[in-house]
Amino acid sequence: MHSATTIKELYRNTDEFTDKQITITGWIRSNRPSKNFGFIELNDGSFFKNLQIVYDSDLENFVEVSKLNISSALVIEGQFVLTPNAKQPFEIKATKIIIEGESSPEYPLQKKRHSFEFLRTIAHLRPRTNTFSAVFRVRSVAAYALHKFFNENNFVYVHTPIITGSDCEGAGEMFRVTTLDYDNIPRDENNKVDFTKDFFGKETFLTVSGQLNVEGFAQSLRDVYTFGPTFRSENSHTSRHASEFWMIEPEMAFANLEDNMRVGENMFKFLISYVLENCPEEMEFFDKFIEKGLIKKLENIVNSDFGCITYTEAIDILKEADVKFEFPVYWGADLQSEHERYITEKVYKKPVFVINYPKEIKAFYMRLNDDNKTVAAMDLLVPGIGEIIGGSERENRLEVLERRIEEMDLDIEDYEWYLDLRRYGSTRHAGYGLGFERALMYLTGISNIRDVIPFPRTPNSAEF
RNA sequence: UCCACAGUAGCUCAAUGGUAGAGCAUCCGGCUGUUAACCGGAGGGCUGUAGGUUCGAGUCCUACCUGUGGAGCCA
Repeated sequence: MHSATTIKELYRNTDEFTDKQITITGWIRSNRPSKNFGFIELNDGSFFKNLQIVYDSDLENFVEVSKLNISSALVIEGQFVLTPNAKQPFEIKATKIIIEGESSPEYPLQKKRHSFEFLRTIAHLRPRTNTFSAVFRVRSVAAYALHKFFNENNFVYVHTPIITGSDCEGAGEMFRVTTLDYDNIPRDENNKVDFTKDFFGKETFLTVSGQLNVEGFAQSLRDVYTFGPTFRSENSHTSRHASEFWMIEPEMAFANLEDNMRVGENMFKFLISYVLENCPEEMEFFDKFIEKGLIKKLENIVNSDFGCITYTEAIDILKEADVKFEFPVYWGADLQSEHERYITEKVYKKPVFVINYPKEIKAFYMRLNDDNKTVAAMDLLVPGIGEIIGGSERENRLEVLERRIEEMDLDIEDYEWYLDLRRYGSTRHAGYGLGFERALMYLTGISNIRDVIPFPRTPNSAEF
């Protein structure tokens, strides 16, 4: 990809390069000049850590180099030498420094800690900081880890549509997709907007979930998953909601709720192990500066079993809890954030599945249990974040599903294709959705979802 | 949408109702091994916006704007 040596290679295969003449490319993170020599901290994007460059007045452009601002781009030739008695393990004694691109004194990032809030206002520059370069490398590695997990377990990756004609996916407010001219909206005889004149000839939206689509593929390819962007237009103002986020949704034929939980737990543990193993420098940084004890926390997760309780048991625990909750606890009530937090943070202190919720508070497609009161749903709650996985065994009995659609006051005509899946050799099947950013928050200790997405979209904010 | 908190120099923050300040950054100078280098000097402000109270408002009051945290919704 490049002819230059990368800093990652220097750190990983140090011996190979000792005392060799090499070429390095990268950006200045810090420049400390004095009269006849100076030091540059260089980062080349290949690795979390920097490389120290020593330069002196033998360079023909010494004066220019000593005045370079942070973030200037350089090509450096020099000798790679070990420095066992210094703070850094090795450095480059520069013999030639070519200035590829100058920066300027107005460069807004300083050699000090900035608030995440300020960095969000310069989202195009924040990947140049330690924290965000680490976050986004981990994001990439985590995405790969998830693909690897599913691939190794013979799941087929399905690309479900981003634009959907179904306004009843049932998982929240949707963004409209249209090419209608707002200044001249076509109307029908009842003065309603005439969507037959719109691009697709009907109302269309951005997807809130690929689940219903991917269920169709599970009945052919058996174990499948989606991994793509998801859009919700709720006016949410919290540290764990974004209008555009990524979601992983596995769906498995011939699987029940038990299988579903097992896959969810294995996937989550694999993800953690893979990131710990492949991003040690980044994780060490997070452990030191973002969340003390992070690595220990994650290692504990990998080495222990997730908790599992039924909704009914959870209600009993909450009723007996010696804590004043703002919202009342009774069977049939949805679990509030404070309740979920109590269970996962105070009682279990680790991830815990809550299963078998009352059917009234869950989606129509979840399989009705034999008690006729609860559905085979599962939420995985984790400390600090709350719900990170939501899933269920799906209702695969045609009559029951039809009845549930009616009970929930949904229009059965919208679901004919979905009902077809139950008409032609339907199997028991189950799946879930993992919020990718929420998983990243848990992995990195970053407490705001806006800081694990490259260019976050939230209500009133779609900059860059 | 509701509740709470906050907006002062490029950044992070001070300032009892009484002359708006520091550290970092920037610029200039010094420095032969620095490590968020160090030392000396300089420039930098309509205190979020609009009203009001007061002899006097960064500070008190009202409204609005923006941001952050929390709730709801969920991943």
